[in-house]
Amino acid sequence: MVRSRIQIKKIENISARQVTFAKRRKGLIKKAQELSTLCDAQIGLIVFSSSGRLYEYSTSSKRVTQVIQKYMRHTENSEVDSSIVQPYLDEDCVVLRKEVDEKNLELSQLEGDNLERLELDELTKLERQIEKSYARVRRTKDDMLQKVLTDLKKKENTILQNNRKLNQKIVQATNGEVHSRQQVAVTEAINHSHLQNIVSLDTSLKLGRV
Amino acid sequence: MVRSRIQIKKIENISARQVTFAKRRKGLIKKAQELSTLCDAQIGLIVFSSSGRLYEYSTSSKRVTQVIQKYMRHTENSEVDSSIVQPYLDEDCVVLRKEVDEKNLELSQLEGDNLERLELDELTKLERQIEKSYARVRRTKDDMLQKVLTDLKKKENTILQNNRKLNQKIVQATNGEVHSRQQVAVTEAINHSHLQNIVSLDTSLKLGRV
DNA sequence: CATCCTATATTTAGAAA
DNA sequence: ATTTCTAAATATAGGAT
Repeated sequence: MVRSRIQIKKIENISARQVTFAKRRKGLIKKAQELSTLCDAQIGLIVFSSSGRLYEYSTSSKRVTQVIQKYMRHTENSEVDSSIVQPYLDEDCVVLRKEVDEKNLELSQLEGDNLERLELDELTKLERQIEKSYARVRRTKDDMLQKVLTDLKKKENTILQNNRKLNQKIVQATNGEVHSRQQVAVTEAINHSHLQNIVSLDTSLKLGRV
Repeated sequence: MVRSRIQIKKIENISARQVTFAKRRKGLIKKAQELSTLCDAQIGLIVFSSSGRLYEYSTSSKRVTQVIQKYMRHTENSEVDSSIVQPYLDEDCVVLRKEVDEKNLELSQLEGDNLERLELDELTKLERQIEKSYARVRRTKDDMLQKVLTDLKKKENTILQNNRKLNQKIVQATNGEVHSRQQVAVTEAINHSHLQNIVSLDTSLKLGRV
């Protein structure tokens, strides 16, 4: 809540209660809608105001009734006898089938098919959308590449530093001996092969145009 | 919503969807409780997760059932007769549901969303596909424009020819009279106004970038 | 009643544990 | 699966209209 925190108990002032009821009822239904959309949930919501007025929200196209039916099925019929096949009245399947069809059309149009029946302005809209998609995909790819490269460079640095330290240790360990020069050479060789690996990893990313 | 604004559409990432579902379901129920307490409302809330799990909240001490009964009395609707209750055949829809899910994911990726989990080569493939789609849409649009323009030109020619013929007839009819020159001028004026129409028709197409 | 405003309270996405 | 954390997005109380 807001300018002052309120406690959750019955609002005694009637008009204030009505205002809050209207606002929060709206908010509640919005939240229900969002939840159902985001998470593909089926929701039935029934609200009676203190004066007895009814407000309802439901995912199912028709009425809360559908959700209620499902609820009944769920609770009363905890043991479902699936051998009793009754006519399939649930419109879920029909809706789903239609949905699949719609998605398919949409998909094919985004892929540049079935454009025949589109009007010019629809085509233009589609064109814009594809431009946006393209930008997003490119953006994502660029980000990903950037990250990979940064990581690799970091890794390279770390390894190079390690090598330097190792090198120093070797120099110290073989303190003043003639072999020290040979050791350094070996270390450099290792560094070199590491860099080769980085390069090959880089090219294995199979980049498109960047 | 938060660190990034989200759009209200199905969350494709399953685990993210589950987390969001749990959080928002909790939030929704809390809001329902608050509303009922603050405003003395009777509330029944039924939520089925996409996997079919049931969650409910009700003001009435026992079950949503009480609110449902009140709801039915209110709507005078005996639709919820448990004798009509159908067996739980959601399994029939499972395939369709899955299909819709897949289509949705594909769609959203073609629209440049949900790219997070894609590998680089998948992104590149997507990029190529979008390029192809774009080319097709552009091609279709160009063809359409071309056709419209060609048709218009053809029409223009036809009309011009007609006008010429009419003009000749007039010249013949008024054979040798002084008025003939005036008639020609009138005809030319008609031609001119026709060309104006073509131009205005052309610009009314509301072209995007071509 | 509904809707606007806006300072503050609450919710929540994303990441991590 | 839940829970914690936190910055940022939303919701909303109180007031005005």
